[in-house]
Amino acid sequence: MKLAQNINLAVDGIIFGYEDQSLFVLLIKQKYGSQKGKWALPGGFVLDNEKLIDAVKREVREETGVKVQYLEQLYTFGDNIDRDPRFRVVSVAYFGTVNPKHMILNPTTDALEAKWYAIDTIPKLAFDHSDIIKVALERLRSKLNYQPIGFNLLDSKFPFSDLEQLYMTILDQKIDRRNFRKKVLSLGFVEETDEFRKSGSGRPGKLFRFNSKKYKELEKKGINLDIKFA
Amino acid sequence: MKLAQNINLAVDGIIFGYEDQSLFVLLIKQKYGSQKGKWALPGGFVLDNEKLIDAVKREVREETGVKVQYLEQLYTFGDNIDRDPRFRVVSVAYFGTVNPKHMILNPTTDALEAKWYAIDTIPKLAFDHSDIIKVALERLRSKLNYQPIGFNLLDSKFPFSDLEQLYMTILDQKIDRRNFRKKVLSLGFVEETDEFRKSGSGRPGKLFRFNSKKYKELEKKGINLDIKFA
DNA sequence: CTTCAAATGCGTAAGTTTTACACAAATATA
DNA sequence: TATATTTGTGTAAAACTTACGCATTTGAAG
Repeated sequence: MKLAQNINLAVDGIIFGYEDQSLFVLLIKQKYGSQKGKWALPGGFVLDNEKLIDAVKREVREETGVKVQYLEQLYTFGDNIDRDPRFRVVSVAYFGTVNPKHMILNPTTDALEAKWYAIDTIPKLAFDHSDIIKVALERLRSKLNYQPIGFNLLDSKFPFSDLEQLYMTILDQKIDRRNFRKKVLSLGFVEETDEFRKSGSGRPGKLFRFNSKKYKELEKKGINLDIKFA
Repeated sequence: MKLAQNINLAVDGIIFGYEDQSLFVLLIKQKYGSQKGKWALPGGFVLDNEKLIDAVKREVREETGVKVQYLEQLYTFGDNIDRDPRFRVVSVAYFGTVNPKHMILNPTTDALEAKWYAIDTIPKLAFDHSDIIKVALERLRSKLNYQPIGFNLLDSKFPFSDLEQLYMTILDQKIDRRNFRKKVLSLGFVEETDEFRKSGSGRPGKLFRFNSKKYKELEKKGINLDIKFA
């Protein structure tokens, strides 16, 4: 049974990736619909018996081949009433992160093509997707300061300089290397391994690892991160 | 035109009020539906051409008589697939604040009765509304620390002790009166008036006022509040 | 093999913010 | 006039942030 309500529920996924000191967003070229051929966020309509987050996972998987690691609800965009001329669409946006290394893009179903776009090279997108990305980027930036959300974007073992570069890139600001290391290590959930960086010039740095179990313990105790830098 | 999608879109409003050192939530007793007679959050289905936030304002107004001041999107609850046995309901929850003083409750349409419940006396609610309130309360608490969200709950002019009590009540912790005043005044958007508290014992305190224009200026400059206390 | 540039690891002093508390001033009431 | 209550202001200690200096380890160049 259905009310006489002419609204369709969709989901969109804003999936961030990081590589070579740049932040990327996963986009698809639309195969069907009123905005055929335009680039857009992966997403689509929710199935009747499907949880919202599962709908996002499914759509991203179908349209890009990417299996998302971290995913959380961002915002529900429902006021763009003319988004589709045929009916109103309300879309629940989720934002997520993925380590794009070795992640093979494999567009199917509704997508002609899938591609990682560096955030400063994103073309004009379909619907209100440019605005949605802006909101997602703000959320990513603010979350970086109080949740260990950046680690999903790196390899599981990483030199400290990578983590530092990630923060500088996403926050778009300089960070003092030495103070950053001190601060992050003092938080207690980033631990050193006995491995070292293999390639590159200069003294090879130790590799570190994010200990999520430790983090959850600390989180439970109510310890706050407050990772801020100058 | 409508897809073959059996999902109905609703909104819920979590409206907080503060009075006499207690935090309240606005609830209604349901008149119709599968959970008739149970207490619930005000809310209802979205009209086809209605913005989500307007739907919340309308439903809260209709069901309780309350005209909400501050309102922002909280979260979209869509996984409780069995909420209504007749069809699936996805609900976009908004949380808001209101100064309940002189606010007359006037339930109509879907509500038998409307009432402010102190948050520690809330009965078992319909649907997943108890969970929704929990999420809203968390958001209110965390927002209090970095946005001037508490002022909507007070009169426009207030003694400092009221603001301090509000923070202590909502955050459920002791705050040092002197450090709190210093910190808040240093932020620069709470200004003193030349009026004084009228009643009560002890030395009458100056009344203060939230200057939202000043706050917006400071916000634009990127100044952060970080109102934390011991 | 020595020198150099680049990246890393560690430390410390100065500056800023937070925390903990003490006491004087203004009012109502007894 | 004395007392309880609430308000207004200050200040020292502790904690945290910021700004750097310098020695160490590596690969590459001479």
